[in-house]
Formats: sequence, structure tokens, C-alpha cells
Amino acid sequence: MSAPPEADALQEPRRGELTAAQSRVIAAAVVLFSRHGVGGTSLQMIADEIGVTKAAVYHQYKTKDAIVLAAAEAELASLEAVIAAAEAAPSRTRARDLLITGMVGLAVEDRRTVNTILTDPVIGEFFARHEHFRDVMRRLHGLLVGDDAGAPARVRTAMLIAAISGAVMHPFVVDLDDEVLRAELECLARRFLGLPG
Amino acid sequence: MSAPPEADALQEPRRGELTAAQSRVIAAAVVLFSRHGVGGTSLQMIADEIGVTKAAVYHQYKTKDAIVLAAAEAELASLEAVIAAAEAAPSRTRARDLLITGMVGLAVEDRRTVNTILTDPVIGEFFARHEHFRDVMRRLHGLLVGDDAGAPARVRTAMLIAAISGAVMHPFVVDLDDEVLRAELECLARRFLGLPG
DNA sequence: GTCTATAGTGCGATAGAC
DNA sequence: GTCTATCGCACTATAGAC
Repeated sequence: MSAPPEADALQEPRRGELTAAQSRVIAAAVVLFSRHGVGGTSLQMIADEIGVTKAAVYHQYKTKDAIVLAAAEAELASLEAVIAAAEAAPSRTRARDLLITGMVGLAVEDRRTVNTILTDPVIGEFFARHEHFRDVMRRLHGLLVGDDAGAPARVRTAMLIAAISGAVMHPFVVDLDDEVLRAELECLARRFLGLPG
Repeated sequence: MSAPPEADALQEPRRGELTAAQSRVIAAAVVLFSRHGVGGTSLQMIADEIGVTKAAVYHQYKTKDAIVLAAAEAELASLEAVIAAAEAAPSRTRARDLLITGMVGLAVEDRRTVNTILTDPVIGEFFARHEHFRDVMRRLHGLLVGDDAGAPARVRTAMLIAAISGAVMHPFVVDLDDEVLRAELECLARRFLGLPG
């Protein structure tokens, strides 16, 4: 595919460039995965969602697994961007601040998709097998609690990640405005970490 | 699958009245759902897991949806028992204490099954349709924050539920001993609620 | 890049014997 | 309660025209 060289410096996840057709496939897949689970989503559903045939989808990705992998990495890329921004912060306090704000922002923005996809067993297997995911998690943990690899620190990080990504899709908050939810989540997340906020 | 939604509202299975054969089906289903997702689990897999044929499984439950529903309510029943015990406590403080201990205990005990099943999109649809689930969540919320239905209280409850159920299956804590994980989770959950302990 | 057409497989579900 | 056997269908994946 041919793209204008200037205009698209913004959406490159650095890990494999997606063509426009591929982006359409992944966008549809993410929505459907979150609605029906990975196992409950067929290539026919993805094809229908973007208005093409199955064969056209197969031309972009040779197998369903390849689509699942690309969708998982697309989701991960958003988180990685937030982490990279936080790592570039001048101070540790500022870094944690950026991280909380960024993570809450991502979760609120996507709501239903983020956690459902992150907790899907099929995606979980991909993440467990791929070093890139573990690396991102390690960097996130480092920003939150430093080099401490003890049990309390690890449980703390796990709880914060689960709390933010899981809370946004809970029935209790479905009717809340994005801005209200974002503010409350940030406040409670900071308090959980013992930060001012 | 994906039957007309209106049809199954009347035929709620009575909890706690499972035959031995039905219990075997549900136990196998819960394990497989958490490992492959609901959509990725076939009746053949369930039949193989308990060593019978598909037809024998169909004799216990007429459709796959009926199995999914029974499995979801079996998971919910554990939580309901914890809530009932907490509601019977003499004081509100004691009730919250029992609730935290019970919820953490359930989550640690099951680890992989609890959260994966709770966040599966197919199970989520069942929960959204059935009043019983909403009732359990309402009682849980009441125990945690009383009658307060404001945004901060709801976000707080949602975060705590997500934090406990989600943290136990995070990669960071997979290697932790059950007792260590339980102690850390209880401590952090209490602190999140501003309780002593 | 998308199409039609088709392969081979496994699915949910049913009938009827034991 | 479990079995064998089967139906009709949807699935993943491929081949080849445009």
C-alpha cells in the first residue's frame, strides 16, 4: 500500500507496519473479540464487519492466530506508548503520575475492549509466550515500585493493573460519564499507591 | 449458539440441586471455560474431559447455553455464600472484614477460573440479563459502602472487585504461594477501603 | 485487494438402542 | 445414564479469476 510519507508519523507502533486493509481487519477484530471472545469470533464475522469476504481477510493474515496476535500487540502498543512517555519523565514522581494518568485514560477510552481482550484465555497464552509482553510488564512494574521484586510489591502492581482495567467495564460504572469515571479512577489509583492526588 | 434472549428467562435452574452427573459436567465446563474461553470450548471437549460422549452430556443439559448458565451460577453461588455470611455479622465493621477475607479466599482458591470466567463476554451477557446477578452485586456494594450510590462509591466498589479477582491471575503473582498471596491481597484490599489491618 | 467457489473438518444437536 | 450414528451447518483455509 502507498501512504503519504509526511502525514502518518503518528500511528506507528514500531513493531510492524500495518497497511490500511490490515488496520481495518484488526480494528474489527478487536471490537468483535471484546464482544464475543476470541473463540466466539469467526473470520466470517470479521469479514462481515468490514464489508468484505473471508478470502479478502485471509489475504491480509494467513491464519486466525495471526489476527489474534496482531490484535493483542495493537492493544499492547497503546500501553507501551504510555510507558515510554512516563520513562522519559524528569523525576520518578512525575513518571508515576504520567503512568497513572495514561493508564486510566487508555482504560476509560476503550472501556469494554481493554479488559475483555486482556483477560481472554487465548490472548493470555500469546502474552505468556511472547517476550515483548513480559518486557512491557517489567517496565511498568519498575515505574510503579522500582526494583523491588518482593511479593508485596508484585501483588501491589498486579492489583493496580487489574483494578484500573477491570473497573471500567464493571456494571456499576457503565452509566458514568467518561470524565467522571476518569477522575475517580485517577484519584483512587493514586491513593492506592500512597501518592498525593 | 446465541439463542433468542427472551426464551431462557423463565427457566432458571435451581441452585444446589445438581445431580452427580450434572456436577461433573459443570466442573469440567468451568475448567475448560477458564482455559479456552466459553466460545473456544466445545461440547466434545467437555465430554472428553469427563470421559463420556457428547450425547451423554446432552442428556444432562439440552443446550450449550444451559451449561454456560449453570456454570456461571455455580461460580456466583460461591460469592453469594460469602456475602450471606457477611450480612449475618453483628456489626458493619465485622461484615466488611468477613467480606474481604471471603472474597480474597475465593479468588486465591480458584485463581485462573474466577476472573477468566467472570470477564468472559458470553458469561457477561448472561449476567446482564439475569436479575439474580444484579441482586448479588447490589448486596456486595451495600456491605462495602452502604446505601451510597454516588459515582465515587460505585467506582470504589468496582475497583476493589476487579483488583481482587483480577490480581490473582496476573503473571506477576503466578509463582506466589497461596498463603502469601492471600495475606498480601487482604492487607492491600483493607488499606484500599481505609480499614485497619 | 477483492472476489467466487470449494476443500475438509468439527460444531451443536437429535434419534433410538441398551 | 450412556452409547452409536447421523444430520445440517458453520468453520478455517486454499485456489484461481478479475
